[in-house]
Amino acid sequence: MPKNLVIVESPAKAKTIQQYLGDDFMVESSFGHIVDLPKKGMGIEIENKFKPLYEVSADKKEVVKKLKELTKKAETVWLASDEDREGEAISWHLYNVLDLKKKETHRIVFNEITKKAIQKAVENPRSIDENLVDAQQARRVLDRLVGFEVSPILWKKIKPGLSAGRVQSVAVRLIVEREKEIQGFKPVSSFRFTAQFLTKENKGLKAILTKEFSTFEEAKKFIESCTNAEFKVKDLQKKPAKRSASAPFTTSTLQQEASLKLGYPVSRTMRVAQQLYEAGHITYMRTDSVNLSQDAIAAAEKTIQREFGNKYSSPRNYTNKNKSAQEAHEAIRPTNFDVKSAGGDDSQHRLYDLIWKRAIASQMANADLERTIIDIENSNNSEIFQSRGEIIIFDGFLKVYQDTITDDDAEDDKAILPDVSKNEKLKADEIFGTEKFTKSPPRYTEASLVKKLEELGIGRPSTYAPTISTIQNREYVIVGSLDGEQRKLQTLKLKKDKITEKVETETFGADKRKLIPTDIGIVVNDFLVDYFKNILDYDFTAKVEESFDAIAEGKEQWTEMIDGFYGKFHKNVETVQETAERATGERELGIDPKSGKPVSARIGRFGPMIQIGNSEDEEKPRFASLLSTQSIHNISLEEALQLFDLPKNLGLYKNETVEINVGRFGPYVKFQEKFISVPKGEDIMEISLERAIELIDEKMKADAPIASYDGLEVTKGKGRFGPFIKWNEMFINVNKKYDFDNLSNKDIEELIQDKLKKESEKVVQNWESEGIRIEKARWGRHNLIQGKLKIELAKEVDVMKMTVDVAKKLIEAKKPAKKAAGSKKPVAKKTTKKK
DNA sequence: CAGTGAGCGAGCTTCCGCTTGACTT
Repeated sequence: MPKNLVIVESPAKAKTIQQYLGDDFMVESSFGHIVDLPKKGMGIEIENKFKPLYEVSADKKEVVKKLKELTKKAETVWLASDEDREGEAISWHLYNVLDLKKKETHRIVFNEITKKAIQKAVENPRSIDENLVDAQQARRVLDRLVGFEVSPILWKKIKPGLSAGRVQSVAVRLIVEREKEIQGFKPVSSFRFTAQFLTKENKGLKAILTKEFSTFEEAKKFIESCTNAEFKVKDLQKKPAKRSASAPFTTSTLQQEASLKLGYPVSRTMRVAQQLYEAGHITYMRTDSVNLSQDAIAAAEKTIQREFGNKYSSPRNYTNKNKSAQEAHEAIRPTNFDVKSAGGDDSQHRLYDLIWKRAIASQMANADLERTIIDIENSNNSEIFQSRGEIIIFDGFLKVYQDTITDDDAEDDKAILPDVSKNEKLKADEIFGTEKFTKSPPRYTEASLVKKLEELGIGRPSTYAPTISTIQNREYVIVGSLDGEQRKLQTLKLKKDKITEKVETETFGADKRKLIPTDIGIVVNDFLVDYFKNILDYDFTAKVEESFDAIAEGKEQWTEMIDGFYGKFHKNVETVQETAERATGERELGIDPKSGKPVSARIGRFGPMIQIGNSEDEEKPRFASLLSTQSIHNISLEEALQLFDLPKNLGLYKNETVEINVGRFGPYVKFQEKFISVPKGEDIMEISLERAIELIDEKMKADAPIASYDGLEVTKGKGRFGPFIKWNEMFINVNKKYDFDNLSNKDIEELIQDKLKKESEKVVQNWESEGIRIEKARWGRHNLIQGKLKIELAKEVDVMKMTVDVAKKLIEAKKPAKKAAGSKKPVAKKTTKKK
């Protein structure tokens, strides 16, 4: 047993460091935070100077147990969690929970994982920085207070189960306000002209008129004046220019570029990056630093010199513009620059390629360019056509990596221009003018929202992806696409001295995979902005971060800082609780022609809905839910009334009724006690009997057994976790190794036998005659199973010592209780599971 | 698991940050 125990946060990191430190050291991991506030309840003694009631997190009990045993045996413990606020707190919690007080304990830090850096860290141990720990406590307590005092207000005033928080609520606000900007945007049109010239060598030269006209009349006057005009080069300017590479990736820039270049949602980027990290291909993927280690810079230099030659190499380090960065890690880069391609699948390959190129490019020379501007005048008016071009004289870093251009106008500047000389006469082949409308600001994508949050200093690299998921799981926003609308454009063309006017149409407002707020998102946001302005302020995080910094520097007490915030905040919470009206986003749609009663749309306990009549009426009001494609602010009276036609009887198929309706899981067709989901995007009001029968037949075909095994049917399907076959009530995942569309009998046998083997390995106790068994479950727990009944056993239960009588009692105790609960109320929605 | 919506009241939901890995339909 080595004398030294080193504890870091990540197991992959532990593995690497173990190699650098050798046999005298044992390197273990804490898997992040081991201690937190309790999951349920506030967990803060507010009256007692906000004392946090920490406890070891449920999923870290095992880790703590293991670390405790190891610390007992070690002589010296080295706490090597990350060098930032959270990392310092992790060390502090380890110190307390592992009871290291009496042991020799050192705190060490390093922000790059190289042999040199680690040895240096070991030579320069320090003690735990209590001020930094206090800053973390303030951060944690503030977030808990805000989240757990504001969320319940939303449950009461809007809808149960909603949430608010320092980060998520601002993220939603950005999206809602952008959407309002877009909805309120009034496009202004102007007329812009382009001309296609021919040089004396008959080469094409495209140019844009520097002036725009605001009316069609002015535009027309201009093009008329161009008839028979003579054009010539008025001015020709050539200027050298430079372009330099971007810094290597941080979490946020990786998410943006992977979104733009590869089309990955942020969750996918992070999942794939994690895989590359665990395989040892890249450095840590949750970082806000653009820094590269000296070793990495030297290695990149070597690779670049060998691959591209000396003149392409330009070693450098980058500095972070982001004030809130904590820089506990390096930038994201390949661990070995000589490995040009890595990864276990295509997704990983493509992401690795991006990371390799970006990191390599960051160490390459600037590109040298020549920018050319050609001004063209004409004999008939004073307007100037201008042509801009750019040629690359030395490509430098552009050889491997180009930032994605998001501004579509920038394209024109890239053209390579033909040679012309000053005063050269040009022939205007065609002059074309078109009406152009100003564009509203763009909707956020997942990645551009992360970029914005980072700019505002809100959230951390480890939370960007989870935050994006949270606001979607809460159904505040969706990632959606819009078709757009048509509009007319006036155009003018001058060719061969003839002017033609034409009206063209263009599509505008179309959008793909953008963040769009839902009715609930809008109502919740407006409520929060009304009543909790302070917390919803875009600068709130920045302001509290200043206080956290003051605490970290020992200039302020954390409890005093929280006290200063909480007084006002809590009073406001109470006032809002007592005085705020219920927020429903209600909108009157009109009068129901059948009953003469008013029809309105609003948010109800189960989401957006339509109501006909009032609750004071003698007759009870009628209700219907909105479809997921509809929204309160634009549903028409007609569409609203249609919803009351459901459930709709479509007719008969095989002498049985076919019904269409909407349930908890969306629209469905019901036939023979079977529920068949209607594919997304289909308008259920338009579904005919024929279409329903199509869906039924498809479903029957998909559900038809593909084989039988041991006398029982085998069926197949695709679920949340990919393709599976089902046999004997068991779901068996079919991995990529198999051709799912053409499974042979042998494949099926193999899959079932493998599954049976795995299942039997899980069983730790089996009373076959009683039909009761105990199986291993996740997080080191066990399940007691009888038929379809499954009881999760507490972790403390020693399953090997359990008798069949105890098991029976547990089952008896569970059975009636479950039934009663089940009949009273449907089980809470479980579809929004976080992980 | 394929509604519901009043009002009563039980008992539930909820935050942000640090980290994986066994598991689900």
